[in-house]
Amino acid sequence: MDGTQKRKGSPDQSSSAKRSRNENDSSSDGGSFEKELAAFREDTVAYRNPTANWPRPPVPNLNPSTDKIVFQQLELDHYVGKHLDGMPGSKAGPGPIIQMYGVTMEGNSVLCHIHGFVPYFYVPAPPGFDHSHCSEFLDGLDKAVLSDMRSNKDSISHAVLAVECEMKESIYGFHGKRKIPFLRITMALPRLIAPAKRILETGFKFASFPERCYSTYESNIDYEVRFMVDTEVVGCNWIELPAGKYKVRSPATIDDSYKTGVQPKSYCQIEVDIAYDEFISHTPEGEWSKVAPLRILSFDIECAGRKGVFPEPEKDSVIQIANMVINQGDRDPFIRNVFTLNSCAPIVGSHVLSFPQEGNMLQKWSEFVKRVDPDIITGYNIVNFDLPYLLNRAAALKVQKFPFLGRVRDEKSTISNTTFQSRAYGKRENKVINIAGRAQFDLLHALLRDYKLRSYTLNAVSFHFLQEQKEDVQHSIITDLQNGNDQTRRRLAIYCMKDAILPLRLLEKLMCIINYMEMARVTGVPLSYLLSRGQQIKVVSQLLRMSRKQDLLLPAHKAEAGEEYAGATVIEPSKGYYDIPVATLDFASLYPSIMMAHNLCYTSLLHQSDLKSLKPDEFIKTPSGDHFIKASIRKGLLPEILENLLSARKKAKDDLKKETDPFKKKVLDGRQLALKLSANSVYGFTGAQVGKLPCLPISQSVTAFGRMMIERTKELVELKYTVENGYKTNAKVIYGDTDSVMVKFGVESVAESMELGREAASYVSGHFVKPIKLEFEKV
DNA sequence: CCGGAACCCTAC
DNA sequence: TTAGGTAGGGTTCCGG
Repeated sequence: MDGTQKRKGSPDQSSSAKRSRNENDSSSDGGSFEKELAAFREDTVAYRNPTANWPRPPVPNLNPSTDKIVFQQLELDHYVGKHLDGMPGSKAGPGPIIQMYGVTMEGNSVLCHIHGFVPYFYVPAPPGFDHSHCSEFLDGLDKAVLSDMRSNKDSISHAVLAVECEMKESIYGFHGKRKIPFLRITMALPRLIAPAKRILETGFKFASFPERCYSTYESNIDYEVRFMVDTEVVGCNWIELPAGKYKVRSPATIDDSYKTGVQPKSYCQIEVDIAYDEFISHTPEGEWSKVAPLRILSFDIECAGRKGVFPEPEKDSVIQIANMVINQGDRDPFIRNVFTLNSCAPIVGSHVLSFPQEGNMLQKWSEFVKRVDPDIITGYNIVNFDLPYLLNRAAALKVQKFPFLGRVRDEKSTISNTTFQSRAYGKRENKVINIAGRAQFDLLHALLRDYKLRSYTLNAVSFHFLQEQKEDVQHSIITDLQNGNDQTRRRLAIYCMKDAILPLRLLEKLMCIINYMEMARVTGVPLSYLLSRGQQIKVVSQLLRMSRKQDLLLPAHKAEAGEEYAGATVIEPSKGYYDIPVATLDFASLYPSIMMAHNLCYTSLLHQSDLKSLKPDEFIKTPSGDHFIKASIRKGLLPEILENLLSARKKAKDDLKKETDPFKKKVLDGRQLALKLSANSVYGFTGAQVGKLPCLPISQSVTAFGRMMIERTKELVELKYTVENGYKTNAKVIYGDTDSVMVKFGVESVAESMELGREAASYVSGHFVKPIKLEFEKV
């Protein structure tokens, strides 16, 4: 009997678990969670042999020439800059560029090395090199590399685009640890350069890079061209590696992890190589919108702190680590255990692992993580507390084998600090821990981003969302409980396990994984970016997807503080108490629809000099005085991105109405929400103060159109609904903000007001370009 | 007592 | 190898 293959708990098990949760066990007595755990007694396999569930399902036999591999992508890692596989002298040009981690439908872990083109690489500058040599060097290098490439018939020919000189710490041993001048050489495929030149002719401002640009560390270059490959924008899609196109590396096991010279880089069950243009990324629709059986590990640690002092890893022991492992989509975890320092009385339905020595406990926990091989690691504040504490504690105790928690062999997990600052999220200081191939999803970070709450303690959050609270154990008595007997440590263990399960409950209740995965799929970024990075990367990724379809290059723009521009109009409110109905009319998705209606985009923006060569009916002038070419001549990327997003949203909403399965309903709702959010953030991106690719003509045109439209709406309504035109009273717009107007029609009944509101909405819509639409919202 | 700057919060 | 926007109300502090 194999417990690992079982996705759903047995009917008894899940129904009894449900029952115990529904008994409204607000658990101040500290015993209710024990009852809940006891409900798992029937899970006899796990109970008799608690480690049987740890490994992933075995890999089916694989014949690379006849079998395809299909997996859902989750995480990405870049070779470039880290591994320097493209260094001249080894092999500049084609090579592995990206590591893609994922999970198959059978629940096997996959690492796929994507081979492509190294977009830039570094070489030490020749002695006496200065900027006057750049051009000369470029010529020589181009010829040398090209001839080298031609002699290799499998290679892809390419061109060098730029040479820059910058000071970098030497990567070559013989230079020692000091900064020396390096040349950074940027390359691109010729097929990408040709279409980019074509854009230049129609006035695409940002594509107007010189054929070659070079600079030194003394002078800045105007344009730096960088290209990104498709593989970076797959965002949790299902990836298909067709039969005969990939190569399998021999499987590795944890036990040979310390051998050297073993080919596979990781502990993944399937490790393969494929070229960047030979795999298929399936658009997440229909069959391809399913979610792989991801393994999610939630854990929590307890430390023996001293009185009145926050625990310090150099001094204070880790005394317990509780773990819950669940398959995405299941109701209950299939692994429930707790690692304890010193003995602990048994806990029904759970696996207690006791260790007399702390170092040994940490070592075994590290092995547990590798055996279970989770795809996602979650918990509450794990990134800033639990993980760093464990790593620092293990270092203090000199547990050498501990910090290897990732999937890549011999890659040590380390802690670094980052600050993330944005207007939207404020300033956040975070720690970063590298765990290769596993997505860290810290629930605290997700809540900070998505919800505005008075308190973010696990207790407050659990009560708010689950009407459930933590076990009642005060911080101050943790050390006393640890120093008591196996019964007091048992009480602590129950507390610790509850803190490990609560994040999983919240994850399910708030549909975090589903919603975040949908967002990742819609925008094309890896799951972890959604918590670690801002809004811009999502728009960049969508732009990359779209521009690749049109063979356009996205330029790399240096982020600098830009100018401000005028925003929306707020109609001065007519203050007062209204005892008659007031109708509210709203523009649906105002800013996205303005961009679509008027074809506002980087690729459609015209310069003064372009206007002479165009007929007056081929372009428009926006209220802010900027010019854009019409969609009939050249359709912009942004309008197309927005159309895709909004039509996909409409489809998701239609499917949502038809769907009856509650799980699929959740997925679809998450999807339509993600699509709406993405559409709304495109405008903000073009006006970003410190932006990746700001374009004020677009953003100020959008707001200018918006201001014009709200004024015009007020005017139209107040001119049409008058006594002269046979209405009871003159209508009055009493308030409005950005995309809405509130109209007092002067009628007494709600029904009449609604009727007039609907009529006015469609009347006003008729005065604007499609797809701009004014809707009656409410009375 | 007033105005301005800095800051925070919210609407859209 | 980073970081969505503007409008507008309110509070606090400081200087004149």
